[in-house]
Amino acid sequence: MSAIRLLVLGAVKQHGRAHGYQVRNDLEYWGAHEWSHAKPGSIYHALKQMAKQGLLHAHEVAPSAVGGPPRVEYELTESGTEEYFALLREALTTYDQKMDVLSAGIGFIVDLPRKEAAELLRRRVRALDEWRTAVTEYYTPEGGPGQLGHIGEIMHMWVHSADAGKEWTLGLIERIEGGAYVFAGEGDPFVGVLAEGEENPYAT
Amino acid sequence: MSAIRLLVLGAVKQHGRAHGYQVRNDLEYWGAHEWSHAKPGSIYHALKQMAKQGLLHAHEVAPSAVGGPPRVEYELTESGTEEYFALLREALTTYDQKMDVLSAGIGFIVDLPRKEAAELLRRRVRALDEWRTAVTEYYTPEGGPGQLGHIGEIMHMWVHSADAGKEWTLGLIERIEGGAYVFAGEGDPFVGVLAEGEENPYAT
DNA sequence: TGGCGACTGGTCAAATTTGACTACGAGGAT
DNA sequence: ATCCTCGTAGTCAAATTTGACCAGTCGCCA
Repeated sequence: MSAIRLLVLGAVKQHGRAHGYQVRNDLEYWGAHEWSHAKPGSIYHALKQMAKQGLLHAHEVAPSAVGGPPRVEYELTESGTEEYFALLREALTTYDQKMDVLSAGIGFIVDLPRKEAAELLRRRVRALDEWRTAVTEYYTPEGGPGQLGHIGEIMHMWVHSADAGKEWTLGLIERIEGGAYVFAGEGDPFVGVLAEGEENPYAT
Repeated sequence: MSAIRLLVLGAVKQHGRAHGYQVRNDLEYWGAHEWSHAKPGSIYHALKQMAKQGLLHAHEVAPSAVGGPPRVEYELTESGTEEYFALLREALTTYDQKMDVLSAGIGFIVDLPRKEAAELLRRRVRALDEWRTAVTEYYTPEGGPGQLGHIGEIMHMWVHSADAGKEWTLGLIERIEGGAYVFAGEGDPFVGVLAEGEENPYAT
């Protein structure tokens, strides 16, 4: 899974209805251009693709209000919402060493109920443990680790990184269960999109 | 940069001359199918592409010795060797959160002189520091970090991961400078490929 | 009043990646 | 003899990603 679909669905969802450029801008606002590699082409492609798949409903082109070509507005369909939550849950649980996917997941984590969020992160911890085991077993074959030479360093790196990931995840779980942040169904949600016309303070 | 080109060049280089299936097999032997996502298609594609670019020389098809279609053997050209070292150096220095690239780099690090290897890793540490600074600055705008809500967790994760990466890198530098492993020009190199006919103990 | 650059909203071709599929021979089971 | 399956070596179409480019409009400065 690449992070783009989740990011795009999430952005559209927060707006309720958005056109490509708004999504593009939100991603930049969130700093996503730093950690995901979401280029314009990918964003527009994802929008069209998901519209074709029925995850988004494309509203007829509106004559652009501020110059430039006409624009298409998108809105989540029911199956789009399902897909969004499926991707979100997957992003938070699976360990596939894609930090950008995880980042996107964290960005939207408050769309879930607090309890579920913590539960998913605990699943993530288990996935990390499994990965760690798999790595150490793979790299510790019959003859002992001696014969590996510098190749053992690769394993060492993965283990180190899995441990760091676990530590961070446990910290987050603790904060969440300690009552931090506002989750789904707990009142005014945190809004992290740019309003129409608001300028982006982090523009390049 | 994706890891594939480096991986493929490195595999061919260690063999001296290799066909696609050998490369494919070596990558599996190294466990690369676990951390890089090097599928057959990508490998064959990379071989052809790099042959077209003059990085590899494609020897005429040899009638397969053991059944199956005829196979093409590849060999590094001079510019292929240059490219290999360029990719290798880049993989070791730049921090683009692509663990697979770094893994590949570590796998081939002993092709460099010991001194250079350490120097490149030190550059990597500097890159990590810069990334850390960039992240904290981006996420700590005028109003203080309070207004970020859960979005601050993304920053927290990146910082945590950068710190872990730095720690691991420093450890590796220490081991290298302490005399571990056999680097370029220091005698019999470590050989990590499967010989013709040797079976892969880690096959799926 | 016209030229310039920046911003807006996107398109497009080329490169890459993915995942499924093919074809061939060896070796054993039937 | 025939069938079946496995390993070998690789192809191919479809999906995705990348990076470059395009065409309007606005403000503004001279």
